[in-house]
Amino acid sequence: MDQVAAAAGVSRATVSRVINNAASVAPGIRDAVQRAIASTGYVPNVAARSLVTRRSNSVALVISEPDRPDDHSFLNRIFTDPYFGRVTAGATGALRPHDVHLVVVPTDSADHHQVIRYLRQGHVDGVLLICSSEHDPLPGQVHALGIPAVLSSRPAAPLPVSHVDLDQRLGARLAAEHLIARGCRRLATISGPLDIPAGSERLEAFRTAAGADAPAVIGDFTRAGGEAAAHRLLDDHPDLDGLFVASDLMAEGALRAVQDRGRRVPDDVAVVGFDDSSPALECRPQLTTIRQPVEEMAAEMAQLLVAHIDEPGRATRSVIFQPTLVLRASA
Amino acid sequence: MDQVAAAAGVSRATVSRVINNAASVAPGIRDAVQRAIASTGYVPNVAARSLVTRRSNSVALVISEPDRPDDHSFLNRIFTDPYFGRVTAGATGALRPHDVHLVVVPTDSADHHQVIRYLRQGHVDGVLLICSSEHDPLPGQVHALGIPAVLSSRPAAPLPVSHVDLDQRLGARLAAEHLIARGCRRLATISGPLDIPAGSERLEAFRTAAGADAPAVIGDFTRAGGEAAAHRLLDDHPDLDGLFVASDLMAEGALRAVQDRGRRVPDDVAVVGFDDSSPALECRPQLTTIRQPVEEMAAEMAQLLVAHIDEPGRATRSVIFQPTLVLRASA
DNA sequence: CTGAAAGCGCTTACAG
DNA sequence: CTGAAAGCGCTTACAG
Repeated sequence: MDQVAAAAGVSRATVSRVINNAASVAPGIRDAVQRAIASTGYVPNVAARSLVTRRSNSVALVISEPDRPDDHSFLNRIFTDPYFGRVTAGATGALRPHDVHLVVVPTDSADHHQVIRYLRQGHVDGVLLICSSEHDPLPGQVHALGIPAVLSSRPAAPLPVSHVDLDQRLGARLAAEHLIARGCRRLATISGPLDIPAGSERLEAFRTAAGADAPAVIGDFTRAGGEAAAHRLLDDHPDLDGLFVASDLMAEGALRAVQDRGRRVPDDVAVVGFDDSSPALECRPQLTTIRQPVEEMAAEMAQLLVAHIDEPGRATRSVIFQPTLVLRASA
Repeated sequence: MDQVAAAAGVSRATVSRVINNAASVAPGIRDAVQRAIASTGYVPNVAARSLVTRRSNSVALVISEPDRPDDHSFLNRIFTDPYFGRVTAGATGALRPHDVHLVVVPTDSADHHQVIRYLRQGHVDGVLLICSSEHDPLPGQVHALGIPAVLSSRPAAPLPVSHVDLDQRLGARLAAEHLIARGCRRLATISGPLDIPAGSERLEAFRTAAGADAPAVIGDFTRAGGEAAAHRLLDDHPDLDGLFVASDLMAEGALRAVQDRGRRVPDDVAVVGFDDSSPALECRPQLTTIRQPVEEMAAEMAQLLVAHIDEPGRATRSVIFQPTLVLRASA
């Protein structure tokens, strides 16, 4: 930096001002400094800057799961799950124009303190938080830290934190109504884990529309889990003719189970998925599903986070997206 | 930090020493400082530390593609591709014990300079570099920067940079020999892009084993690309009975194409994939494939990078993994 | 084994 | 509009 200052014949303060394009620099001086920067190839040191600005220009995407039996497979599942992939893509894209980078931090309850430590060290200016359980204490802990955060769903305990969510109930209702409208009479569902809204609310709303006694098996949002759940359902209810599965990944497994039992989709059993992520197109038949604009939702989270970082006192906000029914071949 | 020093009745220097557990601190003092740290809940500021140590304790995973027609779909593809997911998982897992974090940086040739700038700013201590073209100038540029780097395949131009790679030729040979051994007589292949070893070498080695005139279509490592390529191949060579596809993702598409034409797998056409990633298990029939230990390879890259960061002059090294044939139902 | 002091490379009131 | 100076919060020779 001193080199640049010397080359341009100004002080370091002035160099700093043109780099951060502060309002008040004489055009002539500004040009001289810019030339000096170009010729020296100077790039400001980010640690020194962070030290005084208290900004890192990075945010964390924390993906928190309650327990993690095995480190290896946990990481594999997270980074291979199309849902998290879409979240990462959406957030990365929205952050790029702000020149802020994303650090993905997978965690489970056993190392929450690691994450807290990471955040307290000032590595990042804020955090996008995705929890797979309502009882996860992390949102509360992060909020207590006073670091800007945006959640991917409504917090269980009321917390003054912005969040982005999907109208889960509407999604499930759309699915149920479609199955009913196409003539299905014995509906059942494979839900997600019940300790998150994406599990409990989709199940409740489905039963509200399909009948309170509609059979349900709780899945785990994995393909294998969906397959097993479908077999269980078909064992107990061999005559079911309409199935709502709370994620496309599980629906892919369920489709397989139905077909392996020699039942045709959609003629014998109609299947509706949820998400509209890549597995929906990979299945045969392709999945009729409830579309969730995951990338846009993640982008919105990122935008909200940036806003909270830029304006600390900013009012908290909740943004709810509406799902839509996407008709394909499975129902 | 001053609080901690005051509470423990020592100087900041001593506090710093116990935090970085420098050898020489009297046990009694050490304990007192640790108690003081615990009671104050002190966490060192990472920017201040980086400024003096010149270490960020982060590394970048740069995924470079030659061109990117559309930002949105590029990010989506990257973060949704099982191969990159496995790389991320492997690297994250290996880095965690070293307490270093991973920043994923997707890029194309249009914003190489952004990446260079990012690296020069000192955001990270080193970079894991994955290029999808041999002609990508990024490895050379990164090396010129003098920042530690590890590549995911042998650099085209000889470059004194460590890299991890797979014995691509062996993999293709394994595939060809298996198809021949099971009785296939009219072999063909769907290769990857020819400007990377994973494309060109697999193709060459396949033809060495299967016959120099074995039909080949060049794919793009996407599912849709594999499907289209298989149709093309079957149009031109309706009698082929053995197909080697250079990635599982493409193989999944190819399987579909073969089956959509009413040909049975493996009876009419045997199909061998490459990677042994999740799509191999999702296909019906499940894929016989060439296993590539992607997570381990990424972990090795991470370990090499850490070693280079810790020991700047360290000799460069290339680590080659051996692929293996995994027998399942498709061939 | 420990402390006083310098210094890492920036930004930003404060004067002028 | 610009500069001199202080300061961000650490670490690390250098003495002792």
